[in-house]
Amino acid sequence: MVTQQVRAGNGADEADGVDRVNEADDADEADVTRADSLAREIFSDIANKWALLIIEAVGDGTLRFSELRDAVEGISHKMLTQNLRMLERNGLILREVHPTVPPRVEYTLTEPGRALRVTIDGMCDWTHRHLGHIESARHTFDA
Amino acid sequence: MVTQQVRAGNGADEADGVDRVNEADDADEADVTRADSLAREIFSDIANKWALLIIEAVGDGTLRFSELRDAVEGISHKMLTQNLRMLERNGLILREVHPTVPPRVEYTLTEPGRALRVTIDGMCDWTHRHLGHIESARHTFDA
DNA sequence: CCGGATCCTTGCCGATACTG
DNA sequence: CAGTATCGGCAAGGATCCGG
Repeated sequence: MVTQQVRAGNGADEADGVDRVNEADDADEADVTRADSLAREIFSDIANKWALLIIEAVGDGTLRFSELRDAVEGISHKMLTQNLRMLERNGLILREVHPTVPPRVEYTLTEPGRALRVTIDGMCDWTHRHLGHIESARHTFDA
Repeated sequence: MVTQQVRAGNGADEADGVDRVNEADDADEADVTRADSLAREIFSDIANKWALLIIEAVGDGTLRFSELRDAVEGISHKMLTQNLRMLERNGLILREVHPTVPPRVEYTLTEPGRALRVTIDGMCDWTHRHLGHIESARHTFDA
């Protein structure tokens, strides 16, 4: 999972990693922890409201900046560009600039982006399926 | 979806005499928009890094507060309690207090919580499957 | 052990103005 | 139309103390 290396019971171990085990293990562990921290980083990027809503908004289509702005609704100009850059950087979204005037910029999900979208759809479905349960849970909790 | 009501084109349509939208429709529309805003609210609650990581951490088990604190790793005391309250309020997590001394508080996923966990697992899988792609995408982007 | 409350720092995010 | 830059308010979030 995205959870960090547990690095089981090295009670007195040290962060400096100077204690020689063997090089192969060290390299493997280094790879593992690096992959984990990367995964965590990506997860932190993506697991935020705006990013998920943007991905959902793009869907199978190809939308312009202003169309996305309307589609997401509630997002500010700044947050939209910010998240679009982030998603582009992570290769989830494709940005196409048409050098016309006025400029026309279109966004489309890449294959990984579409794959992620499927799971996000799952979250949305879940939300709707449990609206009732959640509402009543809230009601009983607020007492 | 969680996207807002589109409320398609109520322009200057309906030239017919009486705009007898009937009462039932009004009520329905009100319900729909209410449900949407509720869905959006829930989505905003849940679509955040800490909440998702906590749900993943609890998994099928029953963990104490301090165990969760260790499991999530990086989360602060405050964020943990805050998110646990939120998840409890939304009925995703069950909080059991054992009136011993020292106190023992255990957290378990409810059925809706476990259902959501499945989709979160999907996100985690996705992350790992695309680590390589993302890393290279980042590399080419940073240029 | 758990969690509420407080203080204080950080950075998120919105608003605005300016370039291509 | 799309994007960057800057500033300022305010809420998120960390550290700490205390109380049950």
